[in-house]
Amino acid sequence: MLTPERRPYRREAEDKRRQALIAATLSLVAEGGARIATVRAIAERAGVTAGLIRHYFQSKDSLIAASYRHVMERMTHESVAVLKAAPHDPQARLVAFVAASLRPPVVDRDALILWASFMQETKRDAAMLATHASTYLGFRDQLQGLIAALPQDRSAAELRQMAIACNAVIDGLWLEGSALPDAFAKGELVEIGVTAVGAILGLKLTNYMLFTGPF
Amino acid sequence: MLTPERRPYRREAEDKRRQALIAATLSLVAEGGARIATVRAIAERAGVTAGLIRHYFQSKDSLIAASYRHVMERMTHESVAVLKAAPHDPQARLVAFVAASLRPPVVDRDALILWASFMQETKRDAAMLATHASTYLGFRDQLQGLIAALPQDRSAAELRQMAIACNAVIDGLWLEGSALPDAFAKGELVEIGVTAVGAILGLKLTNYMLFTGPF
DNA sequence: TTGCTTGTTATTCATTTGGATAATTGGACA
DNA sequence: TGTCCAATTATCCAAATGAATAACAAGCAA
Repeated sequence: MLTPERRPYRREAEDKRRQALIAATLSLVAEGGARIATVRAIAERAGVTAGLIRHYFQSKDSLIAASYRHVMERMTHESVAVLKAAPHDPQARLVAFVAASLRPPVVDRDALILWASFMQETKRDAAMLATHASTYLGFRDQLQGLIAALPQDRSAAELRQMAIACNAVIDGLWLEGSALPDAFAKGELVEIGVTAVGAILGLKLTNYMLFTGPF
Repeated sequence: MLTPERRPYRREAEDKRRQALIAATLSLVAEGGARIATVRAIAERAGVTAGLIRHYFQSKDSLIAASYRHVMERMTHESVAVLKAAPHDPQARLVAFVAASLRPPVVDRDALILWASFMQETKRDAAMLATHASTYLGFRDQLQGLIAALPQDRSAAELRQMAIACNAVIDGLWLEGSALPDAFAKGELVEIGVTAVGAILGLKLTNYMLFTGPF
């Protein structure tokens, strides 16, 4: 009689395990939508057994919500981080920000699937809706700050409208570029985005395209 | 001994039943995302029993795909239909088109949830991805046609870029307005959208705002 | 009125799902 | 090296899910 062998395992730090579970969740959702992200599939991809999920998260929904927060932070971080290395010239900073938002890894089919999958959950989960709202408004405020720094005199109302419009261009291009990656040439989204933002603001930003950063 | 009473029913035309099932599906998905749209919930909302779904659709996935096609057709139809009643002046037609895309029922939280829910499924279902691509490109072509009709001389490449940019503005504003209805004043999206599209095209479209249509 | 077709309901089934609980063992610490 | 806490696995469970099949009856046709 063979004794049934128990699966060997390693103990890990709490933070490491949480990150692994979140990463597994995001990987699965990006791969096939929320429906394939079952507790068992997540556990398997994270290299643990299903029961462990409830050791680190109150429920599956709690893990999902944590994953959403994680991905939204990652996305905005990518666009904002570029400002640290950006020059001080306001136009160049704006161009760098727009460009960073319109190329990988921000523009990415998997990122869109993640976004869509979580957006759908905002109907059931008020906390996830709040996460969405604060992420969106935070990004728009960032953009409005860049616009306000331009050498122009704008009223508060004008600033708000321009920020909304520029944000919309970025969001729309992000959406379409992520959903249909093959429909656009490399760098095309950045060029169109910078040009359009410039037109909305009444500036010729294309001169600053060299601050666009790497592809 | 009480004979178990069988639920009474009416026979309906095939088309009517299919429409009812699709409507029930959309209503559920919009209400709480794809996860609450189970065969039993759909059947209940449509006023039939679960088994009937498979009498009209090969599988649940087939019903989902049909529902997606239905909602996408409905959304683009709304924007395009306005052109039939629109004047012949190219600028006015463009404004009417943009405005129709940026107010209810196109801008609508439920519509966004539907869109997001189905977008996520495009990862598993190639047919649904194709539905998305043809809808997006169809809408953009429509827009490009309106831009080409303007009294300007544009190269094909310019036309393409402008159509992409204008489409992005519309998509972005639709997205944000649908996701956070309370973040924008009534008519604000239309005003911002028309202004931004005008800026991108180098036109002053705000004079044509009276062709914006009703709210 | 009487069949008959088939739209519709009822029942059943095998899986899957999220969660609860019990059993085990890794590894830090003495 | 031995002890012991808790991280982890293993097992179980009730509910839900999509689908298949059987039974029934609505309503048209003759």
